[in-house]
Amino acid sequence: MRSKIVQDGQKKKTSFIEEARRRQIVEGAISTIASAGLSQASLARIAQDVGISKGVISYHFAGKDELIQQVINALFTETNRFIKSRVDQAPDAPRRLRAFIEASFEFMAANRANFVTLVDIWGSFGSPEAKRRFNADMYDPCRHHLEGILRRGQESGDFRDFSPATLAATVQGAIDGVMLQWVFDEEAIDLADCAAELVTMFDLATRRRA
Amino acid sequence: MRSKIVQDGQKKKTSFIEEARRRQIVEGAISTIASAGLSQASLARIAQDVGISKGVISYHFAGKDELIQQVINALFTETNRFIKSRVDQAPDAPRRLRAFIEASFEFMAANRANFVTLVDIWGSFGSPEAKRRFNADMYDPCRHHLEGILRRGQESGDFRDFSPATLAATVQGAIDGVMLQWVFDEEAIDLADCAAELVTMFDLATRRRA
DNA sequence: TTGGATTCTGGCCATGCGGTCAAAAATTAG
DNA sequence: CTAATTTTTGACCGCATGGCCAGAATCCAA
Repeated sequence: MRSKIVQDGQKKKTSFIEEARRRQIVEGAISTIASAGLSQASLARIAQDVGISKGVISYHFAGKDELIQQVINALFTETNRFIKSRVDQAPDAPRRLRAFIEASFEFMAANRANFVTLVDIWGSFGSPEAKRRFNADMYDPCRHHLEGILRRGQESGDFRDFSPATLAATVQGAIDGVMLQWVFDEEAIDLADCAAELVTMFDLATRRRA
Repeated sequence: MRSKIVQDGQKKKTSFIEEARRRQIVEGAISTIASAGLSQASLARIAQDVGISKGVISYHFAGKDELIQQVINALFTETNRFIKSRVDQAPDAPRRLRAFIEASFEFMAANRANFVTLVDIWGSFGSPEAKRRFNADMYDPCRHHLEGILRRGQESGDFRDFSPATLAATVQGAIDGVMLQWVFDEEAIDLADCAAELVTMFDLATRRRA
């Protein structure tokens, strides 16, 4: 797998094909989990869907745990990068908050399998310790991003006085909660309507009172 | 298990001890899932935690599927009954909405294991069909309850004009999303603060504009 | 071309699972 | 007390899983 002599070869520790395979397997895993559920997504099933032998997964990943971890990383980094790019284009705090919410829902609508998979994985952290780790590694950065937007909006005088941490958790929660219902049944929830409702609601809730 | 001659004995189809055992096993399952995760909650583990033999579960339940279904039923009926009792005490729509939100968080704080278990089970519905069934059986009634509150508030003139279905999904989503983060790490989220924030936010968002 | 390193295959294994069962224990009825 | 019935036990089964590995195939530099 890795070179034996050139063990610390600067930046090129992994070959091109290595990274391509890992990406392929991670994307295949997301697809399989989304359509069949995590409980049915055995290594054999994932390998079959991708069209490779089961051993390839074991060869490129330390185990199923690492594969799932990479899936989580892929889901979060993709989503966050998209949201961040939209937020950064907005000129002031109120519009950055609005961009955050709208980008979240736009990305959801375009990548439903990612969120079906995410919800499946949510329930797979056995120990309380594993749950805390997931929260610290994946969720906290999102909340911090939001918190920064809110805090700067207060400093600029656009937002009223509130606890940025609490409101960040509330915004994140509202987005995720609507997303959850949409994952269960996409026809039961109108994403665009909910997004618009959340945008106006949080605008009302954050703007400085006259 | 059941009487053989008195097969249609009016209302008493299940004995007293039968129901007691079922309740005991369901509660044990909730506790085991909350502390170890659904993936580790085998029938053997649950039986061990309860202090009975594995076969007893198979004797009182058709299989693990039925047990999990009963767990879900227990979680939702308990929660909904509490919320409904609080909502029914409120005199008008705005206060009923407030009671709904506050009761949700009050029940959460007092029954954390229930919600840890619920989140674990959320991800266990493999097929899209199973997800839809769960949504229709468990989630829709909650949304309908909320929708009724909102609609009556519009009819009475307390609330502005909005889509009751969309706003019901939004309220439910906001509650569940905050709950989710709290399940991952209870110290990262201040439930009381979030509840207060949601109450004032949805009050602002629903009240009729002057 | 050649030889070593990398990547892939398909079968194998130990483990733990849900479920079943005959027999033992406990409970209830007569 | 005794017999019938319900309930519990612990061992057992078939099965699917994640992980492993020897050898085949492929790639790549010399």
